[in-house]
Amino acid sequence: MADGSVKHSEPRSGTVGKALSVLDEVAAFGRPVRFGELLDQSPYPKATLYRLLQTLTSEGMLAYDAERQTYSAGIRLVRLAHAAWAQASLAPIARPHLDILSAATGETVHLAQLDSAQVLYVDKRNAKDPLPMYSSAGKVGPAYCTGVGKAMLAFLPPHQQNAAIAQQSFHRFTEHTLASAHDLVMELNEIKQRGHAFDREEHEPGIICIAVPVKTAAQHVLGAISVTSSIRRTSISELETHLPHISETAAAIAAEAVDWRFPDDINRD
Amino acid sequence: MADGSVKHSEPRSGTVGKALSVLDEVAAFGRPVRFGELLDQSPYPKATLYRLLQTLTSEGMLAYDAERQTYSAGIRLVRLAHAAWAQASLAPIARPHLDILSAATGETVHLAQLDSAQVLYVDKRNAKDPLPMYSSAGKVGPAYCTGVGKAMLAFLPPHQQNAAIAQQSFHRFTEHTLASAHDLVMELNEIKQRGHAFDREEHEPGIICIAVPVKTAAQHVLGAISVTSSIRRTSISELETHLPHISETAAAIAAEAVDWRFPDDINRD
DNA sequence: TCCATGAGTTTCACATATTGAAACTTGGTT
DNA sequence: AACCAAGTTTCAATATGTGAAACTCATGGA
Repeated sequence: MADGSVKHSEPRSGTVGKALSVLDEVAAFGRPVRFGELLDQSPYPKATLYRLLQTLTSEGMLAYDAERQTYSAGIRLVRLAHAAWAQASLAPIARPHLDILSAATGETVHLAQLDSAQVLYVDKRNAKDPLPMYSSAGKVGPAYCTGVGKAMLAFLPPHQQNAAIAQQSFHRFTEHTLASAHDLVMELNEIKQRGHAFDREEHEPGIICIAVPVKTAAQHVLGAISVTSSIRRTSISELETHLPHISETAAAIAAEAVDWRFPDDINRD
Repeated sequence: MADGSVKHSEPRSGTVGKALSVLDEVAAFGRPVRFGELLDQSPYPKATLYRLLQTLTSEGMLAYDAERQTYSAGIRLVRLAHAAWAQASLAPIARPHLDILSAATGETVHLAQLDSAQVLYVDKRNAKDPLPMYSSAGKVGPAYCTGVGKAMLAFLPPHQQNAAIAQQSFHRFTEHTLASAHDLVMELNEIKQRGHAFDREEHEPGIICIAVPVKTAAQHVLGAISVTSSIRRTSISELETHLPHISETAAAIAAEAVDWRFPDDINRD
């Protein structure tokens, strides 16, 4: 994972913030992890980290295996996971639409949402003939150099957009990466005009995509969807032929999301 | 939802515990919820609840809709959800096995894990001809009067078993509910001998099931699976004919879980 | 118009939970 | 037996959190 996105968690103020950052670290390991490993990553002193882990464990957010002395995600987090999934993720709503889009295009399809100023992939459909690539459901990626990321940033209200841009880290992944706030802003303006975004090998060499925001009638950005492929198989202009279908899909997802989650948002301005 | 399981969250000591309990409450609503609604449920004074919500919101665990003044699960929780799901849930491992069992029996199949002293349904397959019933993936239910619950409790090491029994609330859902710790202990002993548990309309009238624990060679209880039906369609003894298949399924899930998550647990004692 | 109401937010003196350096325990190694 | 690393506990200092009450602001009667 060539990472140009997030620094390793800095200390936070409140106790709650610290505890949550520890939770993140444990979750990020993706496997049972020892105290020492966490300590290395952690900005907190030994005793503090220790107590935070104890608290989280006794709260059921982490599970501690006494024999191995390892911490991992706890069952309470699984319970929250269901609720979060049903409430805050577009994935359950989008699923059937993505299936259709995926079948129609035969390419990889992504559904993403903004998490802080990063992109969280909440669902993915593989191409008929899958390509090796970084993204997968549950992973986060950079916003400034992915199709879905730029599609969402472009349609954010100015204040939020600025805040999000300020948090980007502008690592140059490829020679095409837009590696400065200035370049990004230019690009976002174009995207806003055009209505859709491209990724021209900005994150991974050879990988290109076309992306469209999922937004409500009131212009709230809920997420973005993209159709992704490889330059070895297709081109930007060819991907663009899918645009009507992608836009329809985004509109359908937005409409359903509004119906379910904001029943009277329909004509809000 | 006839609830005989959990009292509405009592105040906790640490700040972290309080914050997490608030998170639970918001998640439990399953929809955007107003401050006032939470305040009614909450054991915390207005100002405290308010600050906890602010903290959680600024941490991204909750999302606040300023126009509606509502809180809901945040995107950061979705990210954790993925990690938790992959790490702590048996569902991804069990999925193909449950598919097979479900197809073979034609009945409703549940996969559950223990969350505190309650049962968390982490996956479910509906019968060919689905029955209306309480459970569904992501929901919690009582342990003392469900097949999966009793199957897990029965095979817990004594200390944990006692702790879990002490936390049961013994609401009498039906005339068959085992509504005391004493009755439950007797039943658990039988189950431990027999190797599998039944639910004889103890939770919902007309609903019966047979359940088997998912446990490692080292006797760690990871979860339980059950095959559920209705007295109008079948009987306990008929359900019991599925036992070999259910046990095989449980064993297969346990074996895979051990391989993936505790690579050297295999012969631990 | 004006006051009453209630939801949501802020304040501030007080109480407490959190902090982290350092001491201690534990279990494995030489 | 002595050592070492990893994990756990202690304790006084203090940053954090607490919650009653005061405040703000929108709403809707009178």
